[in-house]
Amino acid sequence: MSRKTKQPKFKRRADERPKEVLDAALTLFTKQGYAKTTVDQIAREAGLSKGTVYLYFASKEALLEGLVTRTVVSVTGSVFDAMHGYRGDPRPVIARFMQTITALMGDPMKSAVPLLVFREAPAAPAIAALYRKAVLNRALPAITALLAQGVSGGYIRDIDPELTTRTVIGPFVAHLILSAIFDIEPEGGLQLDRLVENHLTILFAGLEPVGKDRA
Amino acid sequence: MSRKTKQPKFKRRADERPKEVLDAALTLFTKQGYAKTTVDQIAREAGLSKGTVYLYFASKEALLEGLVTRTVVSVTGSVFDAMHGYRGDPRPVIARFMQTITALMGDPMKSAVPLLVFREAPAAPAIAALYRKAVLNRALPAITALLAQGVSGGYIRDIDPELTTRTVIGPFVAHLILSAIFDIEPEGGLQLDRLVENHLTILFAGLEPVGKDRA
DNA sequence: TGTAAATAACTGACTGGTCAGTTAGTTAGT
DNA sequence: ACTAACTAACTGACCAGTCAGTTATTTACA
Repeated sequence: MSRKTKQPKFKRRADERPKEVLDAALTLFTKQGYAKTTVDQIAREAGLSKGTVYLYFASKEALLEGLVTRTVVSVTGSVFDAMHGYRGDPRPVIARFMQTITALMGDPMKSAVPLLVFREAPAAPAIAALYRKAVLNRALPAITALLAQGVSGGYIRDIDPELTTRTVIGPFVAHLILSAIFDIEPEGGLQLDRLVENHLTILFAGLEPVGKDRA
Repeated sequence: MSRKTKQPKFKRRADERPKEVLDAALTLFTKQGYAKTTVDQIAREAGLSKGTVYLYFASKEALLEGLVTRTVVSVTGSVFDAMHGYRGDPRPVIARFMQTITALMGDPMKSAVPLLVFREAPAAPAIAALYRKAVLNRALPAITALLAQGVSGGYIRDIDPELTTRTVIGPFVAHLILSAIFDIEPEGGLQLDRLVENHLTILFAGLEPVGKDRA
């Protein structure tokens, strides 16, 4: 009764599977959250059955960990390390750093991962620790050091380097949350370029050294 | 066999219950996340049985909604409305606004709610909408209007009011996330006062009008 | 002022459904 | 014919929400 034309039920493609599963997981986790996403949904999204997912990942949480690791590895080392030894006016370096940030934020597939980590951190401390270690504990001290050096070199005003870190990156965090979580965007779209430009104008003018700082 | 000394199994205290249940829910949701917290745990934490929780709240999600409403109501109207009609240098108003923010952030019971909303938003759009409507859609336009007025009055530099909103509030968002989610704090604790002071120094200097702005 | 009836507050066992993870068996490729 | 890749049916644990019954407190009446 059924046709004989062999439509194979599946293809064997062991190499591509993990990546495809992670992509599917990211899509669904982002849309519905981790808890509300079932492993079976992920499998369907990737065109597989649930059992196969478990051939490649030991558990549902391992999927989350895989996502974080994949993203984190691709960022590693790039920007931050250049900052540490730097001497001179920190502002050009900050400007370049922001370009990097916005390049990531512009790609929803990439910015989704940090958001996921925030959301699942309390329930999955191992993931939070992974992200903290691989990203935050590298980026924040790098910026702090850069600013401290700028202060002592007289390139910028005498501010607190550690707290100023929040002023540097905060607007991007806020922008990301407003748009990704609450769907609040400036008139005419995300405006990432203009956000950087506007923020840099204020930040750089605000960091301009005043008389007494050039002791 | 058992003692006759009547240790009553429970007290009837209908009035206090809802508040106590919400407090318990907030504690557990914050610690473990919404999904991983069971209604039975909440009941125990509040010293009740599960059934009683359902006398006061229709569902688990209603608990979340109750938390948001309770917090949102207490903030409503306070700061934002004063901003709208304001004429003059926006900086003192911004400074006062930040005092309000940090007062809230300093109380973990209060700052926990926005973080919760933000974590559960994708899975609970109704909650997100509630928060957006009651808080964000009031606060952000108020700040934007305040800044726009400052620009046109020549009190501050010619920046984009809508995007500058992110620069104003961003550092607090970042600070909150770093400390509450990743447990990253500046040396010597939360330092909220110093954060405000440091941020205001940079922000106000950065907003200082330049020659051409006084057209 | 005592006590019985009425009511409000609360308990805890149960149910129905969901879902992460397992495994016995099937299919594709070589 | 062999086996790596995959499927789909299954299991066991968990938990939101329900409800029949219990206990505390108030009310009514002697």
